[in-house]
Amino acid sequence: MPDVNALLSDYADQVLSLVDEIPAGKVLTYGDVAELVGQGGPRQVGTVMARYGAASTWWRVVRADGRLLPGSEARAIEHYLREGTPLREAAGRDPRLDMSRARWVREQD
DNA sequence: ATAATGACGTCGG
DNA sequence: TCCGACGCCATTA
Repeated sequence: MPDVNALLSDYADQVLSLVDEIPAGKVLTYGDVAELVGQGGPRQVGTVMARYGAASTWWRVVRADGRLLPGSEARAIEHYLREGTPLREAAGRDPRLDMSRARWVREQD
């Protein structure tokens, strides 16, 4: 297999670059990434992450409702706890991200 | 050319 | 809060 990066489309490349800039402890929604990249939509970003996201800081790209990535909740939580990403924990229910606080806003940060 | 498919998002009920 | 219905949009089938 040749270098994966060499095969990435410009779009995927832009998405991954941006994801790489998200600071620890913060996150961006699929929609945010799409807007910042200025092309495509949330679903397109999702497609890129599904296909090339494994090697990136995938846990920093989340759904707008703060739900954790289905199938990788455990791994995600480990990272969130480790980098201090704000979570909303309710008794008995699976934790969600506290979006209002966890969302990365380029301006202020 | 047409339909189904997603790591999505928003809006009622 | 939980859920279903729709809208969205590039890619696949």
